[in-house]
Amino acid sequence: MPELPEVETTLRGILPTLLHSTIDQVIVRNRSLRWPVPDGLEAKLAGQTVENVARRGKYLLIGTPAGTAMLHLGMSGSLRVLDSGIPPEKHDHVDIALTSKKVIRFNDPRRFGSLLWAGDQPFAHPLLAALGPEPLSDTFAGSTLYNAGRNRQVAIKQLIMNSNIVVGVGNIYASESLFRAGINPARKAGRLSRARYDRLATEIKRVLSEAIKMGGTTLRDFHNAEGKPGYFKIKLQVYDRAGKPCNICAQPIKHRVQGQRATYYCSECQT
DNA sequence: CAAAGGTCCTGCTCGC
DNA sequence: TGCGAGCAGGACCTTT
Repeated sequence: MPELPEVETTLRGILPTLLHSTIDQVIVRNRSLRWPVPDGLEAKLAGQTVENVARRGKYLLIGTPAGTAMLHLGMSGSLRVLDSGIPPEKHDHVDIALTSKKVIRFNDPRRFGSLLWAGDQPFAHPLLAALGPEPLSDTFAGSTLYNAGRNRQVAIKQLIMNSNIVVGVGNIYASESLFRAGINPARKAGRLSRARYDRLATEIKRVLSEAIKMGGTTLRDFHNAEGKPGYFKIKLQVYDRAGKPCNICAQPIKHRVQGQRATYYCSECQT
């Protein structure tokens, strides 16, 4: 599920409840997420006051005086803000219970998500240290992609999904931004002009911003901290639209598997 | 049985 | 032959 807009939506949903709150206790019911939840994480967070809640790429960072916890939603994870006392259901792996009698509950059926401890230098953590720029910041531009794509054989779609080059662009928004930029997803990264990279960077920023405004995209699992879906699906031009007419030229949208991921595009509009 | 929105890691291939 | 970079594929899971 969650790409940058969905993680940002989640962040905004938990922020008012979590920021400046005090953690009463953390309950881990299933430690076997993508990586095991470290032993002792509950004890480190208990009694701490949350001084900072942030997002880096698709990682959510919960900062306390004792250190920072790092949470990733993986493919099917979500966070909800609940009142205390609501019994956990299947796949509710972690609760962060607050002294305010609110609970931040992490549910993740596929368990590709993670909850890790990043100490007091979170950005030095191996999972964060090598991440590329935030796509919505000024440190990301056409030049970022152009430089990264020089002389590379890799398909442009895989380039923009590489978190070491730019964070937050997952399978849905990769297809969508390439459609908007008129670029064939299979095109080799080294064979794109600077001008087309400028356009692509612009479209990545636009599609992510628009999706955040609409609360993200819900295909099946994703919901925000209130349990409600995102509404960007109605704006998708190509993703999950195989065989349906292109909104520009009416040719059927094509589907292919690229790097083991579903890719959707219009062979007429995208070159 | 295939596929699902993420992404790290391993191991292969290619070119120097 | 040896090495590193780049790239493809496997891995982690459950649900539909």
